[in-house]
Amino acid sequence: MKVLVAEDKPMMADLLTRALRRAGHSVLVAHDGEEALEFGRTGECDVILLDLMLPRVDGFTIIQRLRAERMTTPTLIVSARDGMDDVVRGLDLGADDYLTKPFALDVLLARVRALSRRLPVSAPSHLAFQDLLLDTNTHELHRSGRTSALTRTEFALMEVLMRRAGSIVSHEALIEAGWGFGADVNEGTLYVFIRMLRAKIGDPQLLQTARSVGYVLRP
Amino acid sequence: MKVLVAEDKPMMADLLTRALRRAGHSVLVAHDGEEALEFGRTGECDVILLDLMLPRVDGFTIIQRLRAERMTTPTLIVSARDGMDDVVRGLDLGADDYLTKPFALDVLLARVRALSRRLPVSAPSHLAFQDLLLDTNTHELHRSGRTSALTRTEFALMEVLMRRAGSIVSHEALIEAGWGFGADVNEGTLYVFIRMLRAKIGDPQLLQTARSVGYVLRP
DNA sequence: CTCTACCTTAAGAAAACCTAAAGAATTTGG
DNA sequence: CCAAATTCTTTAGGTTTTCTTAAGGTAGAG
Repeated sequence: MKVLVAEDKPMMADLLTRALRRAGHSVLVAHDGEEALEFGRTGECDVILLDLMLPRVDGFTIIQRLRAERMTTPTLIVSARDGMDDVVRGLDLGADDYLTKPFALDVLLARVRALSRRLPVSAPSHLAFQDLLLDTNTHELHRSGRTSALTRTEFALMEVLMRRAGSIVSHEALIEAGWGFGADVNEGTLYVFIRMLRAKIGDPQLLQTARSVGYVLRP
Repeated sequence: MKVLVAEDKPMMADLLTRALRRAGHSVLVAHDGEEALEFGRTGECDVILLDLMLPRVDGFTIIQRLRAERMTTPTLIVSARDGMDDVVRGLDLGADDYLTKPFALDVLLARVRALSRRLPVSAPSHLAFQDLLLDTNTHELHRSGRTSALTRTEFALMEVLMRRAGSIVSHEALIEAGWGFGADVNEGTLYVFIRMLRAKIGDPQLLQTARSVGYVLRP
């Protein structure tokens, strides 16, 4: 497997290179955006690891150009945790996945492996709505710089709400998502979870109640 | 996300269950083929993890039967590396993906995630009449730029009126739509709701009275 | 003209929802 | 295996929205 690492900071680039080599990949390093674009265009790499802040040509431009040129090489954004807006933009431009620093090396390797296998159904590992971003790998909810971890049930509810963002998700659908079909859940329990989600979302306006029907994510 | 694990070897089943639970899925274990078939038929699972060599009913039969019964639940075959022929046969019968033992847990999770992402996204569904537009996903009524939210009962009444727009909807039909068949509703109640609807529609001419019969949406 | 069906309004009842806090059940870490 | 921490569930009291009722008025049919 050949991996292109687009990273200008020498220490980071070195770290990534070693880890990938150890896992049996061959690695090509681009030290600035222009180099990254050049190497990416050859199409000989199986995966691209892309830092967004590169000298000369930034990461967004790189993704955009490559995708415009019909290059479909799977691309993984490597970004700082507090730059989630950038990540969203990158994914919109056609990146396939992302990873926030700091990260564990084995997580990085797993992502690279997953991307390079070109899963039968390409799976974005995130769900986005407005400035919300739900990471389905880590179960973290990001919003304008803030990050909160969701519990199992919170995540299950948030996931279905985000999948159907804009339309009402009925009580039954929520209960099915969180506890299984036809589960007998005390009504108060759902209220409590909605409350937790609202707190973690930050803006209570975003998760609205549709009285006696369900809840809906709406701007 | 609900995952059905069809696996007879207790250690393997346990391992899978833990990993899936940790990743936030709810898990149902079938210990033999007959159980797997039974659980699979309910259609309540989002993904099936299927060992091919199960007691009583083997994995091939399970896929075949489920597909014959129009169950489209995404199914992932878990198989030993040296049984690739079996895998091919399984895929031919309608399985969606496969995984060979031994495998990394995060790969398994990535595949499950990939498959489960096929959840049907609710289709946008609208009812239109003249310049009225009723959004059945959000329960909103739009008219010439204006938007008003309908309560549960208002929506139920408006829905039946729009579906039969142009023809008279009887009192009984309206009551059935709003409160259930044969419900005992004070006549004044219906008047009040019709009034609310007229107010939200904007133009009172549009929702006309069919004296001693019912109401009708008409230009 | 009169009767019946309908309209309007407003207030009270009921249902649905929110919040906080405590107890139960799990999970995690030593 | 136990203790601590986290997550989940229940409960109770308070708030808001929706629904229902009732009373007084209007309008069309006979």
